[in-house]
Order: sequence, then C-alpha cells, then structure tokens
Amino acid sequence: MYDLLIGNIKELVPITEDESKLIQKSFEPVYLKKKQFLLQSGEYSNHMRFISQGCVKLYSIDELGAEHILQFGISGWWINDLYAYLTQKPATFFIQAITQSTVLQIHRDRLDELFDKIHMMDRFFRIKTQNGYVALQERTINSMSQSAEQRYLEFLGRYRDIEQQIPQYMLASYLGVTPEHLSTIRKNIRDY
Amino acid sequence: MYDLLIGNIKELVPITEDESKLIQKSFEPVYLKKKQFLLQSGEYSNHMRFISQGCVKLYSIDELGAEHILQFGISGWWINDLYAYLTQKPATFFIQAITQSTVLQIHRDRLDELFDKIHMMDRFFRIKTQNGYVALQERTINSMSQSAEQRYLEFLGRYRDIEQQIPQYMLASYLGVTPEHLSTIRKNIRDY
DNA sequence: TAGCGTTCTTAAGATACCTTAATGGAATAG
DNA sequence: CTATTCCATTAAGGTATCTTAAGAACGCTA
Repeated sequence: MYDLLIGNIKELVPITEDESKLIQKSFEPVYLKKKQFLLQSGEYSNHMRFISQGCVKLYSIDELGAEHILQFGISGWWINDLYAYLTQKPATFFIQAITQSTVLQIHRDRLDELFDKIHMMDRFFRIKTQNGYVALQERTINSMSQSAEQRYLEFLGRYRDIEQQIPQYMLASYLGVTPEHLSTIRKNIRDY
Repeated sequence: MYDLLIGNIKELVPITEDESKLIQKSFEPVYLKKKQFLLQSGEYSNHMRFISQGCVKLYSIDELGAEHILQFGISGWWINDLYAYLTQKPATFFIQAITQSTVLQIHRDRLDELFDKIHMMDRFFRIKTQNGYVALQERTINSMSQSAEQRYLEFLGRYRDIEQQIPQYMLASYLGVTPEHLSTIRKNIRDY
C-alpha cells in the first residue's frame, strides 16, 4: 500500500532507505466507503492526502446549493482543500469518495517535521505543487477559450481513465455545464 | 531594488546574510518599456521572474487570435510561463509590460544551484507555489459559480491597485468576457 | 493645438448554455 | 425480486453573453 506513495516520491526526488521508512511511519491509512466524506465544509483540514486506491472528488457548494467539482483524484494523486490546510481555517470544500477508496494521510505536524528533517520533502512538494499549478492554469485557459464541447472532448482525450469511474453528471459539474447540456453535447457528437 | 525581493523571501523563510548575498548575485535586472515583451510564445523560458516595479500581463492567444489574460503581475509578484520553464519546451504564453517595469530574473541553472545550496529556497518556492495554486483554485471556482458581474465586483474588491493600472479591455480579458459586455455590466452597476 | 490612434460606450441581433419538466432505464436497498 | 431512488435523455422556452457595427471620449505626438 505504501509502495505507490514511496514510488510517487522517488519519481521526483532521491530519498534514502531510512528516510523512506520515516516517511512511511508518518502516514496513516484511511478507508472510505463509496460516498463517504474525507472532509466536509466547515471542518479543519489538518492532513495532506494521497490516494492509494479508488476515486474521490473535491468540490464546493455555492449559495444556491449547486455543486462545483474542482478536481477528481484517482490512485497516485494528491488531494486536499489546500487553502484550509495552509491557513488552518475551516474548509470550504468537500472531499468525498466516488468509489470505495484508500487514502494515505499525514498530519501537518508530522509533515512539518519531515520538511525540517528531509530537504527533499520540501523539494518534492515544491515540484508537485508546481505541476498542479500548471495543470490548473491550463484548465483555466481552456475554460476561457473553449466551448463546452471542446472541453468535453479534451477531457476524454486526457482522462479517459477517470471518465470511466465517474457518473456523467459529475463530469458535467467538473466541466462547468449542466448534466442536460452535456447530454445534448454527447448527442451532437454521436450525430456527427 | 533587491530589497523587495529579499523581503519577499524573508517574509516566508529564514535566510542568513550570506545566503541573501548569494541570492542577490544570482538575479539580474531587466528593464521593460511599456508594451515590451519579456517572453513571447515559441521562445524558451529559462528564468524565474520577480516584478520589482511596474505592471505586466501573462496571456495566451487562441486559434481565433483572441487574447486571454491569465494573470496580471505587479510589484512584489512572481510571474512566468511555468509550464515552459519546467518542461523546457517553447512557451505558449506571452509576458508583456503594461507599464514601464523592472523585473529581477534568475536563470534556471542558477536557481537549481540555489535549491541545492539553500534548503530554504526549496521551501520558499514550495510555499509561494502553494499560495499561487490556492489563488488560482479560487478563481476557477468563481468562474464556475459566479456571473460576470459578480466576478467584476470581486476583482474590484480584491485588486483595486491593479485595476487602476490597466485598461478596461484587459480586465475584460482577464474576467473572460468581451470589453463590450464589461461595459454594459458597468452601466448596469451605475444605474443600480 | 490639431490630428490620429486607442479605448470605451451603446445597441441590435445571434448563440451557447440554462431552467424546467417529463420519461425511461439503471442501480440499489429492503 | 421488487420498490424506490438515482441517472441520462429529450425538448421547449429563457437568459447571459457574444458579435458586429458605429460613434464618442480620451490621450498621445507632431
């Protein structure tokens, strides 16, 4: 279970065997059933989270009660309400399991200890965050310059592995359209 | 000129006097006239850039020739086509001075040296990138859940210092609406 | 101070996407 | 296995935003 996590780290930075052991000891597993919450709006987010298995979603609910999915997470991805984690303020997002999932999480205090002991942990999270930033930036550009149909097709091309794990109305929420509209988009594509 | 840069770093992580000197030696100033480019699409982005003075914009141009502004940068902000910088591929974005500006930039090779010599530099960019990620995430949520008028008002509340340095059509591009539409939004607000 | 390019405004018609509502099929719980 | 809830589809009418076009205001520069 920890292999995926350690592999994820070693992919980007070198760590020693001892450091690897220390890291593993700092994470604890969380088992989630389908639809179970890992975090709810209003709670404090004191852990960094790595998805070992399954599929989860990060979303917010606006004043009108509508759900907006910011991010999906599958095996090998990190997920968090980063703002809440960093500021130690109550979360504004929800994190919920879409399928039965296993998450490895580390408490902020443990992680801060690792940051002080292991230079490469700072580097690892620097690079990870940079990559996440770039991906989010590209999504922003796409949502500004592309039609819903183009965004749908691009999502399919890039994340077919996620598309197969989620219901269509969640993809609609991620793309920023109504489920009805996504349905007509798909119909238009079918009809060429 | 370097005071703002060093202050920006010391705000987040502790560095020694020697390290501060080393950092300053690694950055070089770039002076930009109004409308001058710091980076153009197709070029390689080999520097991390800190805006010491002035106002610049980071934008892309889509297939239809329309400009989409991803980020403004003013005094004290970092700006880059991070994807191009990290992957060493040709840039897809432009960075252009809106007003006469001074930028402090560091070459990737120098920065990588700093990362190896100074643990706190990795931490500094980790935290900076995390903060940038959180800000971008909030912008994403806003563009998904709010009307153009709400986004305009929120921008005014948050970045009035930027709004005063840029023409309105650039703000329209940043908000993801046409200049004409922003104009009618403003009219509606005037008329209560 | 005149002239010219740049930016902002206004308005009419077009379009992408939303809202609501109804239906049938698929998944899930008892 | 059946009832019930959840999910995808379709369609009609509505709204936010875009496109196009024109003129007005602003700000350089000669």
